[in-house]
Amino acid sequence: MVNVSMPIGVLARSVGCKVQTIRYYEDIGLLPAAGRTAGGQRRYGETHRQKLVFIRHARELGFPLPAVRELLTLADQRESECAQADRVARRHLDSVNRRIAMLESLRAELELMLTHGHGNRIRDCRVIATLADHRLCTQVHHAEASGS
Amino acid sequence: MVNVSMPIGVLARSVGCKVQTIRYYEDIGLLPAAGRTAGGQRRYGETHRQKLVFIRHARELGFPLPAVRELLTLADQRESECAQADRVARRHLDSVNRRIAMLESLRAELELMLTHGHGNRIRDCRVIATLADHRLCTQVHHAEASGS
DNA sequence: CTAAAAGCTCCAGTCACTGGAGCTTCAAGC
DNA sequence: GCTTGAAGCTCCAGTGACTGGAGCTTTTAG
Repeated sequence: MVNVSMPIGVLARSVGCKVQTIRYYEDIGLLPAAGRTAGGQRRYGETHRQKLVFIRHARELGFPLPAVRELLTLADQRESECAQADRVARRHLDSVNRRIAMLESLRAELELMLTHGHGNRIRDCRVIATLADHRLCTQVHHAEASGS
Repeated sequence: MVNVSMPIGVLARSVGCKVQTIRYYEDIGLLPAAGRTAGGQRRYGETHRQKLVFIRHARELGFPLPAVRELLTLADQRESECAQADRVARRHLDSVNRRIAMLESLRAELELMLTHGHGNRIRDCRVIATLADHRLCTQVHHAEASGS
């Protein structure tokens, strides 16, 4: 077990994130402000650590911070309905599915670019030609290449 | 055919991007600076348009700007070797594959969260429980949820 | 008591744009 | 030729989710 009154660096190591990240979470009000020593340094207990684990886990699963905030609030209301947490997760699942579909069409396109016979000079290069001319695409690929 | 001397808005519409994006590409030196009217407005020709199409297409395929820059340089050197463009594309394919693999494990985790039986109160909620306790995960999911 | 490690705050930078304020130029209609 | 409204211009700030650094103070082990 980790000490009941950890400095920030120990907490950071114990959950596998950066010290700055923890301070950032406090800044934006995701993690409640820690108590301070007489000299002004933050000290954390087990409750903070559990909350941080929750946040990091949700982030690893790709939930954007607003969703994490929502889930955290829900987690604190142990008597409220589960349906809302399900909705958040389902919404995220939808976005994950959309991203997978898009990446798969990109993969197909890239594989086509790479496996197609081509000369060894740029002027005959399939990769370059495909990029220069959209009509050579077999796949539909539009919009949102990023985001969580 | 689009006019041989387009203002920036016409060019933007013709390739499907924002006016500011074109100015941004000029700022960072990705697109060569356009000629100007006496009054200081940019005017574009077909060469610019082709370059912009190339850039947008590469971006839609998820290539990060440094890679696009590299590909553009290659495209301009029509006699150089194709192998280098292939390497850029292959590197990108690898990263796409990694992202797909990761997203698929996230999907599995999210589906598990959602399909598992659970009570209708937060205290019995599988979604919340999974986030709070990493040990409930069946999937390995680490690090880089973003980036190309 | 000293010295190094770790903490603190504040600011800037990342990536690839996007939006807005406040101003100027262009082009069509009269 | 003049008006007027759309579209252009520059510059600055903001996005998301951190990350890194400067310059300082506090803690803690020896």
